[in-house]
Amino acid sequence: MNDTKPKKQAAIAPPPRRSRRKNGGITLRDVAALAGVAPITASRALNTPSVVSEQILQRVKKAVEQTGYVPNMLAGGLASRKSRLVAAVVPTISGNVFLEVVQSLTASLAACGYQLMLGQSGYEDSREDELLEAIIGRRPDGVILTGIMRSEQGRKRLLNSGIPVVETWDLTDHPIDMLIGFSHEQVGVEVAQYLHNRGRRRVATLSANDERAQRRMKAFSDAAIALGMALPGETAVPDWVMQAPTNVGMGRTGLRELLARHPDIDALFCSSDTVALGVLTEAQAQGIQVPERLAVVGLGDLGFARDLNPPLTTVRIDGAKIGSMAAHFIVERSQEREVRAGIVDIGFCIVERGSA
Amino acid sequence: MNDTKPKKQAAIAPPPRRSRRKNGGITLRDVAALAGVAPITASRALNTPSVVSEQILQRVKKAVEQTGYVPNMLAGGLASRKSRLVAAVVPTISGNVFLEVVQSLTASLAACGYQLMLGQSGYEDSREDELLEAIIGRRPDGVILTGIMRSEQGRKRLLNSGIPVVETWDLTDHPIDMLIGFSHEQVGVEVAQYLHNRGRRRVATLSANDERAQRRMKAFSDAAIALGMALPGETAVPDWVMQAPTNVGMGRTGLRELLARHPDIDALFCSSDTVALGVLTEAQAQGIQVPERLAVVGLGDLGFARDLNPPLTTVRIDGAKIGSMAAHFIVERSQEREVRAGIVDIGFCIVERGSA
DNA sequence: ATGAAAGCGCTAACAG
DNA sequence: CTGTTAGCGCTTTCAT
Repeated sequence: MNDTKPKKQAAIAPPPRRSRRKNGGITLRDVAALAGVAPITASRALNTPSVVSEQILQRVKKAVEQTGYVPNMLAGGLASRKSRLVAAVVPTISGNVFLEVVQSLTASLAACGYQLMLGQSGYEDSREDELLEAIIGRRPDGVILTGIMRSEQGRKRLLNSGIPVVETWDLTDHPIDMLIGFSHEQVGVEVAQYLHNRGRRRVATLSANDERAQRRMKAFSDAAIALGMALPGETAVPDWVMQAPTNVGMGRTGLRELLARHPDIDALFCSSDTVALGVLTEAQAQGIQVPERLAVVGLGDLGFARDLNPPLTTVRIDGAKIGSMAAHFIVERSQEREVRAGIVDIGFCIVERGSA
Repeated sequence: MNDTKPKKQAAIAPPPRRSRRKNGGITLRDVAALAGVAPITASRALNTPSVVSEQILQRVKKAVEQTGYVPNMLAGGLASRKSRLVAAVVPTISGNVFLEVVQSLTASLAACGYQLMLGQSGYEDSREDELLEAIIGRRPDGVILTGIMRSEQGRKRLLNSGIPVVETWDLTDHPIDMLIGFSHEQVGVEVAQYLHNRGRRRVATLSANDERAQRRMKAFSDAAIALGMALPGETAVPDWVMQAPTNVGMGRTGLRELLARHPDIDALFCSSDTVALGVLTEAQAQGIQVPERLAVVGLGDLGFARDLNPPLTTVRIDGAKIGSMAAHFIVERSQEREVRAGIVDIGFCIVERGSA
């Protein structure tokens, strides 16, 4: 009852009580006392109601309402080793490409009572490492990475931490834990084939300088060359590389630059729909007919893609599915249910629309 | 030294030790033991290095490296009542309008060693309340809300929790704590004036059905009427309302619908740049000259706005500033430094570009 | 400058 | 079904 003897310790004999802050917040103790039960019983009433008698359940509920008690999940997490927090790392959210994943993740997690911690790593690896420390320190029940973790140090840290990890948006034979992604090389190859099938013979790329985009473009270029979509002797298709994160303006500039050097190109594979929007805009401004004179393919199938004029042909990756699968995996795992980790190639599809 | 007597308790006399999980994670104790100091000293070496001797500092650092120790911030937070976590609630991140704020928030917070927890409330108030409970339970050092908290229950919860709160993106005379926003009414009025100054006389609105957008549009409409930009007897300008969150396609549809009913409109105020992009696209598809025949004004100054054709005239709100101010406020507050809370009208500006 | 003790608020483990 | 006890891993308070 009276466990807060604030100041003035008695004298010499009993080890003097040091009062500690006790900031007046309502705790489970208070609720339990009010309900006339032990704290653990109140805890059970809140967390595993099925294991408590109806009568006590009601008393506890009432006490919670009266006091406005909100459980301290830091304390709960410390004791139970379940933080119900999941961390996600994306290069940036401003690019829009990862938004769908983040959105779906937040929603799926919230539905299970988990919260999302969001970190932006930028496109350089340097920030990723310190971010990782901050993340692991929070003992999240899972970590979702965009891309595969390349730094050996990062892999080790993650592995040692024992936290379930989902790497996404790429493929590798040696994921840390679970992997949900797709092959960027395959994207490049299929887009090249797609354009070839539609009669394009002079293709080019407009791409961000990030590692995954570069791999797509390399594969695209190689496939294009193999398909004969290049001038004799060329070892790569014309390209224009931009600093990530890219934007619409860069797409416009890119098209101008590319056209200045290679006026004869008839198809363009862009590293994102945002860039493609820039290309479409510039083409329209210059009176270049799309797709007649120039075919344009984007990547991401962002919200606006279908509604442009012409509608944008693009590579669709099901970000919502990545998000929900990742969330599912982590939630199951953190509840010690069996989930087979492993590699999921979620694939992609080329959405054929008007621009190509 | 040997404080882990794993199994086999002696016999009867001493109260039998129940071993608890002890999951093998490296703790501060381990580091301290390795460095040959007390745990608290190791703690000081990590958190307030200036207060320990150079020699011990080195020993602890070395022990940390050797063990790969990562501090458990759940435990630290519980003990110190500082979680170094900040929660942000946005209606949705897919709309793009709040991205700049989230981005800037994440960055500013990360720079101070804080992490962001992201919650999406949707545009209905219902989810907001349960989200709030999950958030408060985590005892974040601050909460950043998009919009002002309208539910009385929510306000009380937040107030009782004692957590610093920043409401954003709107203005009110009675914020919970701090407020960084702008007047949606003023936006409406100034855009009306802007269009009036440029000779537009038959304006309309294309708007999401969320509360703030509606207020902007109402103010816009009232101001337009007052300025004589309506037919005699009209009490509101033509409008088309869409379900939030809006997208480009809705903008296209909206323009068609509006034009079908009011072929004579010469200016359109859209509730977001995304919608405006749809309008521009549809106008282009229909051969409607912008701005000659139809002026278009957006809101948000999203990344693409300046790069459209014509460049989009829009209302710019400095989301990055909102984010960094909010972060600053919360960080200072959580370090018990004096920060004057209060109301900051961050304003907005109409960015004049080609579309109006 | 360093340390011992006492919790932060909660739950796992073990009784009854 | 309910309670007792002992921590989770860290930091505060007080003492040296």
